[in-house]
Amino acid sequence: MPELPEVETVRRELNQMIKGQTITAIDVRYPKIVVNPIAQFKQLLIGQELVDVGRRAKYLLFHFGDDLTMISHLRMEGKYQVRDNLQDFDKHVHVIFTLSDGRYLGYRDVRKFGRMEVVPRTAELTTKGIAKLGPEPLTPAYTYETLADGLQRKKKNIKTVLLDQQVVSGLGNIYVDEVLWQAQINPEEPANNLTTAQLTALYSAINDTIQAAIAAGGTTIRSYVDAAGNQGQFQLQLRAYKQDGKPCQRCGTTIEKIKVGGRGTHFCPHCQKLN
DNA sequence: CTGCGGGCCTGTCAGC
DNA sequence: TGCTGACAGGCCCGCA
Repeated sequence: MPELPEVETVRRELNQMIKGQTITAIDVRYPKIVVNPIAQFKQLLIGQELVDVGRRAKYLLFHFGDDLTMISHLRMEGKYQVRDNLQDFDKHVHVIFTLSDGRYLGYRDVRKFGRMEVVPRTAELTTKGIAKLGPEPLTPAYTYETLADGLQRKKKNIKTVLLDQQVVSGLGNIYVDEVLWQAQINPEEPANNLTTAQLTALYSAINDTIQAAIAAGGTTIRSYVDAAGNQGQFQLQLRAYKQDGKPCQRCGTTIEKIKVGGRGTHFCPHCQKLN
């Protein structure tokens, strides 16, 4: 499911719903979701108060009182649910936290790709996966120079580089297709072959698209809902992703779907030509 | 170091 | 209808 705008939406919902709660029990029904040994995971978190939920790119950072962070990555399908009764969780809910007010926080993940791990808060940004993340859109670290310099050093196609999280973080398959359409760049263009005009357009397109998607509460294609069960609305504004067979909203040419780097890729063959 | 393919899992959908 | 294979908002690992 989730790219930066969806994870940010979940983060805001969790803060509204469960910030300030203390974990009183944990039921791990599918142990591989949890990176720590299960006994350690429980021992560290039970009794801890959730101070706030932060985020780095697509990672949720649950900050607990005793300088602990639970890093949670939703991968393809992970989602959090807050419920009053245990019976409200189905077979795809793999970790359940009992909260001090009697509610439950469940982690549901049909494909079981997601992972959660407790680390000292001082280590949260140097943990594997997070340590190598590039700057993310809408932050001071994300500048035109970091984007242009980063892309200059990559020979791979632009789509693969934008999905890689090292030059810029937070984009996934949906938003990469969207920003490349917006900036009129062919997804197979070598990253170090973009013109200055394309770099300028891409830099802005990334910020603008992520901002609009957050404002819309993310994109719901198949299954994404936020922690309150709400669907996103950005799918109504998509102009490339899943638009194959439809006319390009800029030029009317039929949007095509191809494979780039093994990922389904949607683009307009007329306004996104190779340089 | 980079690039590529496979793995992790389950569900859905198109095509035969 | 039933089966089979491809595909799905992501990331990691091992190998060449």
